[in-house]
Amino acid sequence: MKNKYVEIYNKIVKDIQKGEYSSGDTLLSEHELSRHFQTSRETIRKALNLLSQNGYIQKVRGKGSVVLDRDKFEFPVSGLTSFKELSERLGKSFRTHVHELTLNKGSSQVCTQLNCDPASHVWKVVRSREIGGERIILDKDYILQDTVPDLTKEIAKNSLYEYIENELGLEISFAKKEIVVETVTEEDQEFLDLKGHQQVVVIRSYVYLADTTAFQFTESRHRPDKFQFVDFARRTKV
Amino acid sequence: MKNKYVEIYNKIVKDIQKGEYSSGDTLLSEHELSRHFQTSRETIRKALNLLSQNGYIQKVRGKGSVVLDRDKFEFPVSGLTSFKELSERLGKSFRTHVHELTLNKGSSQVCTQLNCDPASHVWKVVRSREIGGERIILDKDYILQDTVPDLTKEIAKNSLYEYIENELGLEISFAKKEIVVETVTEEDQEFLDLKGHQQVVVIRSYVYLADTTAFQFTESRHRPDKFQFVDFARRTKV
DNA sequence: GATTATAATTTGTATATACAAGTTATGCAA
DNA sequence: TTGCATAACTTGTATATACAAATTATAATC
Repeated sequence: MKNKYVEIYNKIVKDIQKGEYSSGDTLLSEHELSRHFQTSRETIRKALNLLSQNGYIQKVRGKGSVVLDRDKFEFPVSGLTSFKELSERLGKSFRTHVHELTLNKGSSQVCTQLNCDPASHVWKVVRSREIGGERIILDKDYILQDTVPDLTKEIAKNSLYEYIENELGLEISFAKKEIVVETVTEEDQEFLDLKGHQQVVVIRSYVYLADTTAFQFTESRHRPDKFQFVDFARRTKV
Repeated sequence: MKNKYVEIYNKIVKDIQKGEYSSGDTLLSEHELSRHFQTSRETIRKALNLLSQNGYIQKVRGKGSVVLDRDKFEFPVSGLTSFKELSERLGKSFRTHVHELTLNKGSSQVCTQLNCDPASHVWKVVRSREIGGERIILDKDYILQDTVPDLTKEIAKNSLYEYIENELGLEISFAKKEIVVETVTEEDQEFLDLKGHQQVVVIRSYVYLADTTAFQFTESRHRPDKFQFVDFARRTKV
């Protein structure tokens, strides 16, 4: 409703997802689109750049904006999508178990991660994710109380991101993620259905707000046979 | 030498890497930068957007372009001394063993991946990577002969990408990657020092040229204890 | 019919202007 | 000093123009 180019981007994304283009088709030209949307060419170009960054199209000079085959890779674990969004798209039954919800004085370890004062208070949330009857993901969240004053079990059971963005109105901007494989801990064995697996895939994320403050550190531990990470990456100009 | 905004981007990247800014500092304002580089504000904005996309800065309206702590991103967690060791070893003792370099009629399997004619010819390259005396990565590459006519063992021993981009002048544009964990194969056991590991981390990549043709499919199989994936992700506008 | 040259089309770059929206600094008044 | 309104500054959006570079369509030529 706000930005023209974001609206145009969403409109074209919707068209692509509805299957109005086959992969290899070209969109209307920038001039045609600017006429169609009653706007300037630069505004259209901003929308098309968003499409390009997110892997929907590839712009080819002299030719046009070619629609890419994105269906093959429609498991958007990359980016910053949360568990709830993910499982909704996967369309399976999911449940969240909240094992711990405490407010502690930030341990030195967590505070070095978040770059915060060791005296400040930090929420600790431990949740397991059950998909298709199996508990396969263990999420451990550490959140600064400065930015998120109140947390309830109810919120933790639904979506933290939804609460933070919609209720608190905070703008999550970017995250740094690390993926490694580690041997299982006692905690993993307690809260997950490991089916004999000795190792888990660990995704550690540092989440930042738009004002560059780090407010959340998350450790997401996945059973390896149920883990998948999909990424679309453009080659950076040199 | 070509594009102003790319040049300005590279210049600022170099300044940041030289440590001329501490994290939290702001760059000069867009107006000041445009004066400094003798160019328009829009050109500066293109350079700053590149910096933002690649995790160097965070733009805050009304405030400025805040320099992010990118060093921290490279080594995010305490236990990552091994990664440092790893990258140090990368410079010193890094060897590549070429186990197979053949030109075959594309199997149906590979050609569905690359979306090519089953009659076309496909290079198959199998290489293991030895770091610090241990063979820990097994790379299997499938490359269309249409785009890469000739390949030698010498090229495979050095860098395929370097040859493709610099020698052949092809522009690699984007890739789709998938990361999963799988049980080891006989091939893994033959070419890798698995040290008893039963599983490997598999990165499957589909690499595309600027004209949207898929020309390469790669399967990179890593010993789990030596695997690390680091990612910077911005939250996509909705 | 095939080849070549030309024109038209399409995206890329650079510049310029105007205003909106958010942050910070300033200065005035209580 | 404190508080508040104001001004100054900074990034975001939208629009416009001109030209460059790459592709495609068209027409001319052999």
